Amino acid sequence: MNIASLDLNLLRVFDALMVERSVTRAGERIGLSQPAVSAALNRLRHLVGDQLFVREGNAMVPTPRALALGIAVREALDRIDQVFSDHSTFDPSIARRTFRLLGSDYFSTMLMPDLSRRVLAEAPNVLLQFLDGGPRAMPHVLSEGTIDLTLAPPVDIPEWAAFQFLFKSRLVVAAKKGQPDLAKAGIKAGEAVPLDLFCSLPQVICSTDGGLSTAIDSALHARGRKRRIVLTMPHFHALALAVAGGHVMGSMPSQFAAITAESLGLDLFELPVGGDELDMGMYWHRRYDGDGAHRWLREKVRTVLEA
DNA sequence: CGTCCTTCTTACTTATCTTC
DNA sequence: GAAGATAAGTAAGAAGGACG
Repeated sequence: MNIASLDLNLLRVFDALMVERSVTRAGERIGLSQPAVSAALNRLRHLVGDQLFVREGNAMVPTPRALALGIAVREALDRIDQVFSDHSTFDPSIARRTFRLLGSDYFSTMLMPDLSRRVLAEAPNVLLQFLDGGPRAMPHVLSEGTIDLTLAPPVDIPEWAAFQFLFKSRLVVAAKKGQPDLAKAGIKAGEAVPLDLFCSLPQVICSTDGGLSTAIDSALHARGRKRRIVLTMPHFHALALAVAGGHVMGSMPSQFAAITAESLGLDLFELPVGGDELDMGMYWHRRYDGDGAHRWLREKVRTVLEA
C-alpha cells in the first residue's frame, strides 16, 4: 500500500467501524454522514486491498485483515492523542498508557505490590511494567525513552538525568538460621560477623553482569583482605533462596532482608566492612520534568518508598 | 516574485437505489 | 424496513498559468 495516500481520518473511520460494526453508527460516532463513511471505507478498501468489513444482514463484520489491523490502529490513534494532548496535566481516571520502570528485583519487591494497588485505584487503564536491569543499563534506556523511571543506588549520571532521593539502605549479611560456623563462633543474629570468618565462609553475591567487585570487596581490598565468592546471581530473590539452602551466606539490602528473612528462615548479621548507608533513589530524563503523567508517577513512587 | 484567476481534485452533503 | 452503496451537486483547497 502507498503510505502517502493514507489519510489519518481514514484511521478514525476504521476505528469507529471496529467499535460500532455499522457504517451509519460509525458516522454518528465521528460526526460524518453515512455516505461519507461508506466512501471512506471504500478508499480504505482500495488502500489495503481487502474488503475490511463485509455485510452480514444488518451488521458489518470485520475480515481477518481488519481484525489484525484493529489493535494496531487503536494503539496508533492513542499514541497520536498522547502526542497532541496537553502534557502539563494528567487525568489518571481516563488515561490509557504504559509506565515502564527499571531496577533490580529488590526494588520491584519493595515497590510494585503497593504501587500497583495505588495506581489501579486511580488509573484503571494504566499498564505498569517493571523491567529487570542494573544501574549500568540506566543511561541508555533513559536516553532512548524506553524506560520512564529507573531505581538504583547512587551512580554517576549524565547531566540530562534527574535524581530524587527516596530512602537510605545498607547491606546486611544473611545466613541460614543456626549456620554452624557462625553458631560455633558464638555470633548471634544482629551482631557483626568477624572479619576473618566473613572472609573464609563461601558467599553468594548479587551481580547482574557477572562482575565480582562490589562496594564490600573494595572495602576489603583496602584492608588487604578478600572474601570467598563461590556464586553470583542476578536477582536478590534467587540469592536469598541460595542462602536458605545453607551452604553459602550472602549480603542483601536491609529492607529486602527484612521482607524475606522470616519466610525463608534466615538470620541477619552486620557486615564487618562496607555496611555504610546508601542513598537509594529514582532517576529519569529531564525532558519529563514538567510532564504531568510522569510527575504523577514519580509522586506515587515517592509515596510508597520515601522514608 | 507576488497576485489573481481558472481548473482540477477531494470529500462532503442530500437524495435515491440496492440489498438483506 | 433498516442499512449500505451510489449518484449528483457543492464547497474548499491545491495546482498551474497569465500578468504586472
